[in-house]
Order: sequence, then structure tokens, then C-alpha cells
Amino acid sequence: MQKELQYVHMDKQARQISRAVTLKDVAAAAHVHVSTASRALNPATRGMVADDVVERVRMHARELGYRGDPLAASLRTGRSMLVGVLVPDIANPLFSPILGGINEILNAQGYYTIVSDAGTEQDAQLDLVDALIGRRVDGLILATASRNDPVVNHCLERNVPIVLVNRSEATQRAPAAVSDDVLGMKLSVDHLIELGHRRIAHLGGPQHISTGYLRRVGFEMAMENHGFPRDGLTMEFASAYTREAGHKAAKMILLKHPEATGIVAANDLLALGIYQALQELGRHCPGDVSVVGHNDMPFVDMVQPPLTTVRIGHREMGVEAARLLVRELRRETAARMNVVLAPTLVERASTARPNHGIGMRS
Amino acid sequence: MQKELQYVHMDKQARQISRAVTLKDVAAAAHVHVSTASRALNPATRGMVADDVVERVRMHARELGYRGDPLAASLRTGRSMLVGVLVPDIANPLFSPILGGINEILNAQGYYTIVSDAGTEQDAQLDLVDALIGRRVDGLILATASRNDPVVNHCLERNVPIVLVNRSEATQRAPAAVSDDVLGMKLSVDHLIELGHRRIAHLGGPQHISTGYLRRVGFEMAMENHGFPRDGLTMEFASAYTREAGHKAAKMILLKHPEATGIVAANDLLALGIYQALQELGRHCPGDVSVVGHNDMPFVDMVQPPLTTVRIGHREMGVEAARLLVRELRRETAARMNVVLAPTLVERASTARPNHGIGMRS
DNA sequence: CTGAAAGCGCTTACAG
DNA sequence: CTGAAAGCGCTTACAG
Repeated sequence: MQKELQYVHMDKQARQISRAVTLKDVAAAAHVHVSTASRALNPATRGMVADDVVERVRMHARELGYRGDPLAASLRTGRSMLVGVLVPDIANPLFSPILGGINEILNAQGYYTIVSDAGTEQDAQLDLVDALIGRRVDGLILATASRNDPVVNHCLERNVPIVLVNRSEATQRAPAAVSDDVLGMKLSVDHLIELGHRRIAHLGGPQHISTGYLRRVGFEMAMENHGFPRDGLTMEFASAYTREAGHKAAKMILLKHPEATGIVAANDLLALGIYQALQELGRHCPGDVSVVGHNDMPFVDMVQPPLTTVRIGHREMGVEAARLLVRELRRETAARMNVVLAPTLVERASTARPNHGIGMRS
Repeated sequence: MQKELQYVHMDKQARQISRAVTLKDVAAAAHVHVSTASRALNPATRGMVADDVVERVRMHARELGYRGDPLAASLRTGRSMLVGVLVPDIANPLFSPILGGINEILNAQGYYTIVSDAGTEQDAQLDLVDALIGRRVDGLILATASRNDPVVNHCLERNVPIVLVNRSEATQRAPAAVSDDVLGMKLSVDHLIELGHRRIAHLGGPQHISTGYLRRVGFEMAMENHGFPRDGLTMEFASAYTREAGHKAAKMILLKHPEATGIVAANDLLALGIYQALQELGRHCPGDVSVVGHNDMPFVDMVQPPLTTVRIGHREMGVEAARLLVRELRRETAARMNVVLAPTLVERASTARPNHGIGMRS
């Protein structure tokens, strides 16, 4: 107690973040009422003020170095020009270009972006969202959504505009900008088939996330298309999109299905886990097993062997997500809309014709 | 104009972010004055209120789902429990563990963190900082500092508590948590010397940033220590910490100094640029040239060849930076302090004994 | 220990 | 076109 009081005291003497000039100062200098000064400075209300007055006010504002107080404005208006962005793991370089694209659009519209590492715990995510709402964010972009996401629910209930990016929900309750995950898997599978592979396995991602789910479905559909019935397919699932989880699941595949000559992973990190597993088992890529990733994340072209993977326009995805949010923020009464980007395949050295001596045996 | 008014109108009918319950509501429910309710709910002032009243207020607050309004509180107190963190490039995975460490400490102290990609343009950085100050951040952690940084200047002038992380200034105007860059280079050089290298070049980083500058100095000192005079050293400098800039500078070294058998890079990204240059020139690592990186960033163990590099405790660095900031925020009157972490060398496959047929000439 | 009042810095109906 | 007033939701000296 005593200690706290002491701090408070020290605060008072030391704290001097000199944010001096207020609207009142500007108004006094320009000899107008504070309300007139406010109108003159705000582009949206500037029209209500006589031109010469506007000029005078702006001049004094400039001279005094007036910066406004977004906090006070937000308290009054309920708006903040702030957009919150939630990512599941800021350490994942995958999200950087998405964030870049989001920023580009939002900044151009005058919005300022707060990105938060939301982690994967649901309660923490909800708390975080509440904190952001408390800060009056005008809207939220979620890169964290599961196929049935409680945060989405929460925001919908509280009527906070949201947009999903990269991951969508099972039921389209919110606009989303995503990659065509099914198409991505078709590209991957077709590529291996074309190289001559027939024993193709899938290393899937978490099934409660759209990317994991849809890529699995896409794998099944593509394989079925080539005459491989769904119930005969080899699939293992990683519990998370990490190298470690990928490594573990990859071992299962390689041990239980040594006949597989190709593995299509739901994500690059998972693919790197396959590399690790192959190495431990003394098997080679692409000599023994071809590997396809997904995302084309940074550095994946420099690993050994350079990874064949599905390239997604992540930056563009961010751009589209931001555009969708701007529409929401304007409450434009348009139909709910999703943006689905078409990915492409990047062929590198982790895929090759199967080794027939081994691969073709039934 | 008309259009804008229309939006405003739509806003009014649609906007219903139902942030209902205020302190007033709680006070009414508990039959106390709003000021009493405020005191009862705030741990720091709770002692001023009778225990039973505290209980009653808290109960009603809980029942009503009262969440408080940080914005209003900040406007009144000037404090926000918000800390801004500026990184030069959120896409660089290097910063993730730093951010993780910062968050861990700050969250535990009740602070909420806003991380912003500050880019490299000075004006934009200053604007960003002003925006954050306008939002009443209590302090700032900068991972962006140059050796003489205008943002640091700006914050110092406005008396905003700051701490530097990863990069320090030339004159210690603000507390910093950094790695011992000079030691890191000594580790790298000693390692190559021990392997038998004598023709060792340095691929340096930007010299206006402490890491680039100090690693260069560290290289010079370490080489001098082994009997190589400073003015005879081979050094090229990359204009930025990117693979591309590294690639360009690496070519200069390799073309102008084909006799070099080892290159010590100021950073892993730069080292990857060397890989690229070597490949283009048909030379091999480590067969022809050994390469040492700096940072041990993610995935650098999976490139070909796995990179020998200097490992920095990035997470710990973030932790220490956050601790320094907490000290600043409390205005504890202690001496200015820097935390300098000792790095370690991680030997992988990019370094080997030099090829004597070529390397030892003149 | 509690209440009444002022005020943080804005914006915006309401008058004129 | 401009001013005066109210109020966003809090915190905190000031009285009692």
C-alpha cells in the first residue's frame, strides 16, 4: 500500500509526457469557440465553417503543433479508426505478407492496425477480443478462426464487424478471404500422379481448422478423381501446424505405409517434419519419397531439397480481407461475400518420378 | 458530402456494439455513488471502502458483466497500461521470440502490448510513435533503433519511457537489452581460425545500426587478435539485412577476393545471400568457402548446408527488455542499465577445414 | 468511509 | 455559419 502510494507520488513529479496543446488552445488562438475549431479541423464537418475561419483555425493548429486526441474523440464518438488483427502465431512468417496486405489497404483508408498474437487458447482469445472492443476497435480481422469459432460468435453477438482471413468457418457467418484449398490439393495430387506416383499419402493438418479440413477433402476428391476410392486412402493428421507435429505424423505414415512414394502435406511446416522423419529413417527425398508442401513460405526454397509446394497469394489475401472489412465498416448493404484466391503449384526438387524398383509394387 | 452523411446515418441505425454496462449501472445496482463503486473495483483504492460495500459492488459488477472502460480511464488518468513495441520488419522471424519474451513479462505485470511494424522510413516511424503516444501508451520498446536514432530523441524529449532491444544507440541515452555482438564475432572468427582458415572475409550489415557496426568492429578486433592487421582485412557491406543485399555484397567479395576461404556474415539472411552467390559462381560451401551466420534464426538448420551461426537468446533478450521497461515505468531511480547477453556458437555444416589446394596460397 | 463535483479532450445535437 | 451546453465513462482531490 505504502509502496503503491509512493509510486503514485513519483509518478506525479516525473510524469510529464508533455502532450500540451488541445483543441481549446487552438480555439483560443484563433479566437473561435472550441466547437468551431473542432468542425474546422475535421474534414467531414469542415463544410459547415466559413472558409476564412477554417484557414485561420488550421493555421493556428499547425503553428501550435496540434495533434488531436484520438482517445477523447473515441470516447465521444464510439469510433476509433482502429482495426484489430488476430493471428494464431506471430512467429509464423506465413502471416507477415497477410499483415502487409491488410496494412496497405487499411492505412490508405485512414485506419490504424493493432495486430495481436492471440495464441490458441479460447479463453485468452475471448479476453483479448474484449480488450480490443473495450478499446473501441471499429472492426476485427481474424486469422485465427476454427471451423466453428467462438470468437466469431462473440463478435457477431456484440455486433462487431469482422472478416476472416486464411481460415474460414464451416458455416459462412462472416465474410472471408481465403485460398482455394481444395484446388491447391488437386494441383498437388495431379502433379504427383503425372510424375507416375500411385501410392500417395496425405499428411493432414488439424481438422477443426478450415485449411486442415478442406485440404484433406481436396486430397480425397483429387485422389478419387484418379480412381482411388476414398476409403482406401492413406492419411495421418498432425495435431498442429508445427514441424514437430508433422514429424510425428510423418513417422506414422512412413512406418505403417513404407510403400508410399509420395506424401502431400497440408502445410510447409508439416512437410519439413516429413524431411526430418525421412532422414531419421534413412530414406531420401525425392529418391524414395516425393514431398509436396502448402503455402510456399519464406526459406522453403532454400531447404534441402527445395520444396515443391502450393503458392498462395498471401499478400493479396490480406488485401482482400481488408477490403471486405472496409465494406463492413461502411455497413454497405451488400450480400455477404467471400473472396477465394486460386493458388498455383511451384515445382521444385522435392518431387520426382517414383523409384520404380520399390514404388510400383502393390 | 451527401454520401458521407448517408454513411453516418447507416451507422446510427446499425451500430449497436452493445457495450452497455457502465460504472453508473453498477453503482445504481449496489446503491452507492459511482465514485464509491470506482474505488471498490480498483485494487489500489479498494482499501478506502468498507469491506461489505466492496463485496456488494463487486458482486453486482460480476452479475452485470461490468468490464470497465479503459478508454475513459486513460483519458482521466493519462495512463493506459499499454506498451508499444516497434519492430523494423514483422516478417523477420527473428523478432518473434523477442516479442514472446516481452509479452510474457509485460502481461504478467498487467500491461497489454501493441506491436507495430515501423518500417524503415523515419517520418513514418515518428508518426507512428506520435499515434501511440496519442493513445497514451505508458512506454515503448524499440527494436528499430539506429546508432543515433531520431525516434529515441523524440521520445526522450517528450519524456516517454523507452527501452531498446536487439539494437542499441552509440551513446547510451536509453536502457537496452542486446546481445554481445563483439563477442559473437569473436566466436565466429576463432572458430574459422581454429579450423585452419587464414583468408577470412566479413560480409557486414548496415553500419548505422549497432548490430552491423559492432559486429564489424568485433570482426576487426578478433582478426587483429590473430595477427591480421585491420587495414588488410576484406570486408563488404550489405545495404540492408536482406538475402538480396547479402547476395550482392557476397558477389563482390567472391569476385574480388577469390582467395577467401571463409566468410563471416553479420546475419543469417546475409549468409543465405552468400549461399546464393556461391551457387551462381559454381563454388561450394563448405568445400570452397566456409560460411558463418549470426542469429540462428528459424529454418537455418534446414538449409543446405545447415548453417553454422551465432545463437542469441532472443526470447531472453525480450524478457530483459520488458524488465527494464517495467523499471522505467515505475520510475525507479536506479542507474541507467544495459543488459548484454552472451551468445554462443552453433556449429553446423557450413564450416569445415579449408581446401588447402586453393586456400593457403599467398 | 462515502458522496458530490470537477474534469480528462473531444464531438454534436440544439439554438440562433 | 457560429456559440453554448451536454455528455462519452471514468478517477480523484475536496468535504464531511
